[in-house]
Amino acid sequence: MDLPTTKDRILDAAERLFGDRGFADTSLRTITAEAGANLAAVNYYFQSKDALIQAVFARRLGPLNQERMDMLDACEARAGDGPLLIEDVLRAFLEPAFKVGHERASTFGRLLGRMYIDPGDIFERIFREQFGATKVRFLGAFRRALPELPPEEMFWRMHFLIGALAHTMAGLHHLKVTSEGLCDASNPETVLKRLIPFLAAGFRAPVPQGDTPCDAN
Amino acid sequence: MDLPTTKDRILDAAERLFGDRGFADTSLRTITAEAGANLAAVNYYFQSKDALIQAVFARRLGPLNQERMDMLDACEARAGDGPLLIEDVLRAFLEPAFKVGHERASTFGRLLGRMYIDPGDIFERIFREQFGATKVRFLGAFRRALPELPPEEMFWRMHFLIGALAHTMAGLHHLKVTSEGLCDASNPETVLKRLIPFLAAGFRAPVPQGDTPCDAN
DNA sequence: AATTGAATCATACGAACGTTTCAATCGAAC
DNA sequence: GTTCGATTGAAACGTTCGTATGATTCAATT
Repeated sequence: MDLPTTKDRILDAAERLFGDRGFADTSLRTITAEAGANLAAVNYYFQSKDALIQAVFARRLGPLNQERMDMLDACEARAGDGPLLIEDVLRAFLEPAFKVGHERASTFGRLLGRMYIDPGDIFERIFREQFGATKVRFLGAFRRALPELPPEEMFWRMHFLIGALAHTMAGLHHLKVTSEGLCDASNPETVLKRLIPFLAAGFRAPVPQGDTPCDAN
Repeated sequence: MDLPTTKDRILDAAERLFGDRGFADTSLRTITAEAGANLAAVNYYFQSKDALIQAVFARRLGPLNQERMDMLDACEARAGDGPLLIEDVLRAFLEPAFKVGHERASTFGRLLGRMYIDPGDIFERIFREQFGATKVRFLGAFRRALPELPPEEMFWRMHFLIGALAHTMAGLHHLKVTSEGLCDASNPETVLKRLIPFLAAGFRAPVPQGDTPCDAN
């Protein structure tokens, strides 16, 4: 077995530290110290800190979205000409994310969650490049699973889905503290078993129209 | 009418800039420049940057959680000894958040969303101090609205709720771009009309047990 | 008119940052 | 054994950061 290269050690350390402390609060000196590399190695292998951030994401996001596509392919092949089950589409979207999060001891999960919140052109570009095709593909699948849902409502519900996913991945520690240890997310399947039915029910909810369903004034 | 004081102008500028760029990427010099104040004013009125961050949150979170409690009081008074409607509890939790977000042109909304993601002891303390009582109170209300839900499942679903809320508030711009302008969130009621039914259906979903509902292997 | 205390100001300090430079080191090819 | 490109190393660059200091302004009070 080969020892991991300096480049990989830097990527590993950056992934972990970025997830723990955020991007602005993680210095290249901290990263290289943890990686056992020289400070200049970052600018040697990558060109800048921004490029390092992009590389950290690109390493995981490519395979992750590929696995999502593969699972969706299998779903659609199984469905044939029949309808698509919303639970299957949700699982194709969620399971790869939680699996990569779990393999990496959830460090990359926090990173993913952070990307949706953090500002800056860097993340908007990462988002477009890495998620563009995935978004189009899953939008079609969701439409096929719930054809009666108006397009606008579909966007809203996908937005809620992203939120639940990002916060669940980023804040599993929060949950363990809040529930006083009752909720344990050490196994990805445990999370999916609860998240998928919750979201599926939300997606199947009747479309709200006209006035508000409840007002507390 | 009085002009806003220097202290308030600093809080306003900090709120906006923290929401736009994050905490680490916003310097005190940028804040004081936007506020039309001197750099030293921050350390004069507040003691440090961390204390300024806390002050920014404290100014909004107190009234926000108070309004949540008030709305929940009204819900429970209306319900009497009868059951509590999950939609009412959700609205009491969500509406004040979206209203303060909307009044502030959604700048504080992004801030709130960011707080759940950003690391650091500062936010954990803010979270405990500001949301402790609210959490306990709403946990009870959710239990009363859905008494058949096991405690562990309830924690999970509240976790998903927080995620959908935080990401919806923080990423309304994302949604507008992704939906190509189809989804507009300029009115808080528009968001609530879609978020509450989605979440209510998720909370009412049957409790998952045993094996997984769907596997794509 | 003199005094006081809060508020604002220009300025400087030390530390940490991303980045750059250039010499030292290493392994493989000739 | 020498050469050469790839990699690593130590040190410094200029910048920006949060914070601290001491002078100055100014309205209210004596």
